[in-house]
Amino acid sequence: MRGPGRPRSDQARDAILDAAFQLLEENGLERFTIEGVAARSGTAKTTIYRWWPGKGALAMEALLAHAELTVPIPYTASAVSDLRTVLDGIARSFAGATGRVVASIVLAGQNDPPTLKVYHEKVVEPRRQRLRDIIERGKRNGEFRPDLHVETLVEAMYGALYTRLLIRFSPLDEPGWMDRHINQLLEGALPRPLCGQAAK
Amino acid sequence: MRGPGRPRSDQARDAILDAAFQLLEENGLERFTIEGVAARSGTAKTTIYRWWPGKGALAMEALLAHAELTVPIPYTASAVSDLRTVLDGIARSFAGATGRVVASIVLAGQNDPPTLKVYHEKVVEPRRQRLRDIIERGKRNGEFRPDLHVETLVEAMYGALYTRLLIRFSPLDEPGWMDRHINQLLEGALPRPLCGQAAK
Amino acid sequence: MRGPGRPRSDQARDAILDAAFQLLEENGLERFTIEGVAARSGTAKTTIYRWWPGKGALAMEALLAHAELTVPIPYTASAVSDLRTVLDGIARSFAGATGRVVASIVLAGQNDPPTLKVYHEKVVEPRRQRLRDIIERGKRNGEFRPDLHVETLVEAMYGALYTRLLIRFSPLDEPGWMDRHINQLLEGALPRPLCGQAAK
Amino acid sequence: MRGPGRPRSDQARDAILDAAFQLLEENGLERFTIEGVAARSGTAKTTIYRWWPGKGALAMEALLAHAELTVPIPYTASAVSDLRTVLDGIARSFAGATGRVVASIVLAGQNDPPTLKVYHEKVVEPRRQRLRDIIERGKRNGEFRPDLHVETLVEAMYGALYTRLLIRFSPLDEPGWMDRHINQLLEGALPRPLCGQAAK
DNA sequence: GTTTAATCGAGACGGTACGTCTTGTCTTTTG
DNA sequence: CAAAAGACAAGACGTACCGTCTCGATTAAAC
Repeated sequence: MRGPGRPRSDQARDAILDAAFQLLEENGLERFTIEGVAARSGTAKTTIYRWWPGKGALAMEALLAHAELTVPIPYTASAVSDLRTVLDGIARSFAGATGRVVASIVLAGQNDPPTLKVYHEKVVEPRRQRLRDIIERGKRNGEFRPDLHVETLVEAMYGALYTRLLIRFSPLDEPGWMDRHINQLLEGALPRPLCGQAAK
Repeated sequence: MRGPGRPRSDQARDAILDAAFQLLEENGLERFTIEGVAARSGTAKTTIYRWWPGKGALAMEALLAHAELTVPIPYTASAVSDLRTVLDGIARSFAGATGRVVASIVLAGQNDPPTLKVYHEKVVEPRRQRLRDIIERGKRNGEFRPDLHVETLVEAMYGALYTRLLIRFSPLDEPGWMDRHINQLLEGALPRPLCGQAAK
Repeated sequence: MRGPGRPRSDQARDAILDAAFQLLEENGLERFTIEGVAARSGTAKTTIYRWWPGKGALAMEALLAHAELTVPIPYTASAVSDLRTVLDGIARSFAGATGRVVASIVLAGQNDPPTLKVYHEKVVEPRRQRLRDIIERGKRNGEFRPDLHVETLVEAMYGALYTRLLIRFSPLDEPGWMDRHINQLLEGALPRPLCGQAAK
Repeated sequence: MRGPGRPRSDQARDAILDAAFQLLEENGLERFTIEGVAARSGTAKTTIYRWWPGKGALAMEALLAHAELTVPIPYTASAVSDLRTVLDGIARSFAGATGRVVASIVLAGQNDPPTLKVYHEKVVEPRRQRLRDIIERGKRNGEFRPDLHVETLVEAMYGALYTRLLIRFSPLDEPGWMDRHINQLLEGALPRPLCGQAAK
């Protein structure tokens, strides 16, 4: 049962989100304009403003609708190996068009708290939860030490990804960097005692 | 020796940079406009365009001119302690007005590579170098293991800072977080062998 | 006999015309919108467009439906006196809300010939005819000279009314102006011969 | 001496007024848009809005700048003949493109009092004054009766012109109508006494 | 009674123009 | 020369209406 009135056109909605995502990829959010989206999508500006409060929200939804944000959840005997799989997947997606769009949106969120909030709820939090689950599993099966602070590890892992994406310390597709990063997070920086063993 | 004609007014330059920094603090870079800077500084738009190529560059220079980016370099017997001092200082500055401006600059840099490049050269690289120096010292005096990959540790440490600044996983002024973060980077995540040792 | 189907709702029709007339009075035709009429009347835009081709036609019909265009036709022994009665009545109605609406309609008609045509047929011509009848009577009973050109006199009489309404040479409610105007139309501008006579 | 700053471009001003007048002739004021003027004149909308408060004012000034509103002032021995000359000139100009523009503007003035006020000051009043002068001359040299109410005669004469322009009782170029109109205004409608004479 | 058909409300749609704001350039006077 | 003032072309902003187009619900005549 729907209320009265012409129903919303999914065709228009899709055309808008497609056009928006394309334009985000091409120009970044800086030069992303509602007029541009209207022109490319063949819809009216009114229709866009009817459904989205501004460019931030539209870009956000375009990202969520299109980006391959759903990395498959691995589940093997080794939590460490699963961590690698997940983080590699994210690194690969960040290295491409999606990454540019994510960067635009995250940074736009600096002056648009609601947009950043949505990004948190829809993207960041689910992914963090996935990592948390894997790490907790690793703790339970003895791969990680039992007093490990999960949240901090998650933050350190994602931190490197987002920093490479946004600050561009180094390229996201540098070969082997993610392995090295993970290894060092696991091993730590302190000297190992004599009886110790090395990881990797 | 200068050629003939009216010399560049340092007064105008300062007024512009002051106004720019204020406006960045107040509104973020999204609503930062050259016109606004001209209006508040009491200068003409022309004067701004004569000396800066665009809003990114102006914002960048305003940041460099004002921000307390020069955290004092500590030098004690303990490299670990010096690391804490430096990173705490950065966290504090990121938590305030400077943080908002830095976020703006990074945002601007996404579509303005030269700006991001300047930020790297003038801000990021010097700070990283400082961390590198401290860590190398720690390696030499046995505080860190000898095969530690310095660059990766630097990246992990800054990563958390920038991620809290930009993605806002958690607040930058959460008490104790930086200590916990550093500790875990140092200790790693793997289980410690029975012959055990302490960190912290 | 009507075909099948729901019959037209007179309630909707009346609500539309009422709302239209109110909005014309309040805002003039410049700011008269179909959407406004729909909103105030509580009907759907569709319903309006089903029955009227555009705002001109709707405004026209709203005027015809509401305006007190039916000044009573006087019939006394004196044609001159009857003329005064009729013209005074029109002046009074032009000076009020009806006048504003009439002005709007004439404006709309400039770019909408059919609307102006309807106005002629429904409003202008009947009133002119009434004047013509009175003047012809005056010619027959000797109040006016026998070679008087009736049409020209009618035009001169209405001309002053419409001009005051539209061009606002002077206010329509200036006391005594209509009497003075009629008198001078009757007496003419040429000098009277010595054997003199009176007209008021 | 002018203050600092780039001076107003007369080229832009002229281009705007030219384009505006053309568009008024072509479409009438109803479909007259600022965007259209900007497009045809090759100027920016901003430039138009900088100098004119709205379409009414722009149309007004375009009319004043272009229309041949300056009928030459005749001065012969016969005031009646001069009246004919002036009124014929206005009728001719009203019958052409200028007339359409005048109609648009006058009617637009219904909801834009300032525009109508300017029209009064710049067009209506000077022309009325010219007629007044001629009529006063006619009174002095005995062509008109000494107690003639000048203002009323002026109003009656212009009334017919504007009414034909706006209400379109009859076409403005109907042969002989203006002569007939003038004659009847002069002669009046009352029967002539026996000793009388006929005009024309 | 059930079709059948035209009505009504609601409201989304592609558009046009609005009047404002900002960009980056250009042109002038003043110091 | 540089600085101030400010006009200029360009173009996006977000809003208001336009006239068209589905919808679901109503209402009568025709079957």
